[in-house]
Amino acid sequence: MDDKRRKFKRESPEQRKLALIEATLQLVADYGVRGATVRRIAEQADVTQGLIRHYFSTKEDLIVAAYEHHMVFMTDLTAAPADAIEGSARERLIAFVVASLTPPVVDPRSLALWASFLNKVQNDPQMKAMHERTYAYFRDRLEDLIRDAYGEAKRQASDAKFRHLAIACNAVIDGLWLEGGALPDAFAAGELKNIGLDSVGSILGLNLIEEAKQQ
Amino acid sequence: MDDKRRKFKRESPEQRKLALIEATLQLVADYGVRGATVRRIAEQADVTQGLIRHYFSTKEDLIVAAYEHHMVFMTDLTAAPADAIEGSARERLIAFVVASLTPPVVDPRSLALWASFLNKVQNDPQMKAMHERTYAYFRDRLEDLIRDAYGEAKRQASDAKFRHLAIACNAVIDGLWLEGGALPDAFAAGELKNIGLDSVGSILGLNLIEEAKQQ
DNA sequence: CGCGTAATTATTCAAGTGTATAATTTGTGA
DNA sequence: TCACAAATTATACACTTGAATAATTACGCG
Repeated sequence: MDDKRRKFKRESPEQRKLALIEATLQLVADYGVRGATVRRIAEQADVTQGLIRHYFSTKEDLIVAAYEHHMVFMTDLTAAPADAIEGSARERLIAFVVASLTPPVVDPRSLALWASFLNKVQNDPQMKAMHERTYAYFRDRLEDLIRDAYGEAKRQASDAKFRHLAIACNAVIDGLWLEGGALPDAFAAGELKNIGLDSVGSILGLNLIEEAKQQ
Repeated sequence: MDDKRRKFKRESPEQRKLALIEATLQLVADYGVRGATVRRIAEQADVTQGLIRHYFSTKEDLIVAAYEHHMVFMTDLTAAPADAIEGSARERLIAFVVASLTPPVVDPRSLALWASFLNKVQNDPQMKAMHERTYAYFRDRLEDLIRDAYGEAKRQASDAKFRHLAIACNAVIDGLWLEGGALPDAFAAGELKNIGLDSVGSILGLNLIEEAKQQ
């Protein structure tokens, strides 16, 4: 008569936590933090809702863990390509800009996550600190790349000027990232990347147009 | 024994609607769309919750009305200063950039509202259309100002180039707006405005530094 | 093989949610 | 002044929410 109890498999804590975090990120992107209810998250992760509390003592905990996971992921995605390059500072700067303006960094889901978390980031001290750390890391990295590229080109500038340039370049990148995520169909493939390199180049007075890839 | 019925005053429909919309915007900025409950909105507007349904047939209606109100407000705030200027295209372009990078356009609350509405904007067709219209209006205005400024400076460019430049300048403005709203204490007064004028000037190859105000 | 513990499911609960409807009060026009 | 429609308050309802607790099940270890 009544349905039998649900079958289940034990998973390692790491796998389960990861699955719950990924389900959370998906639902936060789609419905916002409040719309990502524990019941929906459990369903998305294919478990029952009680299990969430077994791994995270509260929904808040899960949200914070998901946010941190996402931030680390995004940081890796943009910073790693620049680090992987052996070449000149100019080439590393190009790689940084390109990575920041290419999917999956530029993506509606990525923008939606950022927007959904903003409220919590502004109010929760823990998340605020996490956010400011990430932002400072990005801008400092960009400023270092700019300094190196200037050095390479035998150009000089004051500290204030470098700060100014880093803020401006960061703004171009953020703005293009925002627009690419908000209106994904408004730009051709590679268009944002090209506009970004052009604009950052203009601001810095450096030519950042990529040379043709060698075959 | 029991408290007496609450006293109240009749207001004109326009005043009441406006009060409800403003209360809604405040709570959406603070808690997001789902956090802005009808009970809290009613409390903020100093009425009882039943009244909301008298003016808006559903919460969704109220949210849409509040979003539209906010968009019109923001549009006026940035477009009007450029229109008010009689001078050259260059001066109008400067006014547009300055208005976009000065409070109350640059403001944590303004950013919070944008972020809170993003989910609805991406999913609700009505709100999506409203958003795309506003975005296109901004970028087209900017492109026109750029065209005029180029004409004034006896410079020429292709349509594709103008589109490219408008996207880039729009991105700088959006990026600085975002950062100013997200980290209000990270920038000195007027700093964003100066960086914006510098950067837009570099991208366009025009000098946009404001001349000293006449006393 | 079977036992114990942690993982997982199932159920319960109080508080909060949007909406519907009923009950009052206000101001206005005849 | 007085009735009446609109504005406003008050109450009720069905459903969702996060959290707490109880009941089961999987699986490693002896």
